[in-house]
Amino acid sequence: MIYCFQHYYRELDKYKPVGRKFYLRDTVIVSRELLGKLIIRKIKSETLIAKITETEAYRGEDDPASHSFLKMTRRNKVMFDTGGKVYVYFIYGNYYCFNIVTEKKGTGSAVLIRAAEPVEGIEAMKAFRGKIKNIYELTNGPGKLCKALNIDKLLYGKDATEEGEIFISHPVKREKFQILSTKRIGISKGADLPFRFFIKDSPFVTKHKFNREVIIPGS
DNA sequence: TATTCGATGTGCT
DNA sequence: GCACATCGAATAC
Repeated sequence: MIYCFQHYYRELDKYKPVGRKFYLRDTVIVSRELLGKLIIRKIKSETLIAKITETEAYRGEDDPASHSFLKMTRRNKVMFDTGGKVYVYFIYGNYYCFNIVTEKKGTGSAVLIRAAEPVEGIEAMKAFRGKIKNIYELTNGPGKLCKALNIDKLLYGKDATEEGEIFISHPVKREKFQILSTKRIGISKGADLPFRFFIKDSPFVTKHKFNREVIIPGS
């Protein structure tokens, strides 16, 4: 009996939300440090888990590529909330993109989660995604990731620092990897800023020609 | 293997 | 009416 209780509590404790303070820092730093963290997505009794492998930083005020650049609108409103909130938007008539708001309230900055490595609930992810050729295509892209984790507008404004339908967890084991940086993908304004980050040699990142034009090796 | 292009719908001018 | 933080199929080589 005692063993069962210990086991029970350890499972509960396994995935620990990253706290608010983590997000209340410079967006570029948060963007880099989100690599390796876990997205925990709870759907009914199922828990889907994916390790973040690729992100992009979108700064407030001085970043013309950011949705928050011009002014607050109904769509970007949550970007101006406190760091740690979930920003989901719909793009190209087909896809959702999943972001975590950063910095203090009023800044208007966020990190786009572009790709992840499936960890748990892979069969459920496949079911949400539909036909795929191989495991590497399951979540290697912002639209694909949202489809696999069933992320849509319903999660807009949720708090990723609280254990709910979706949150970000510290990894169970600390892991060493190198971070590479390139320009951001698919934008026209602010296109030269090196604000895309990904885990070196991970097969679970987007396949893009920018991968050959790495700007900052290291870390 | 690299590049182009169509589908799709919402937000904003 | 147009731009868009995408994807995957089709095309050209």
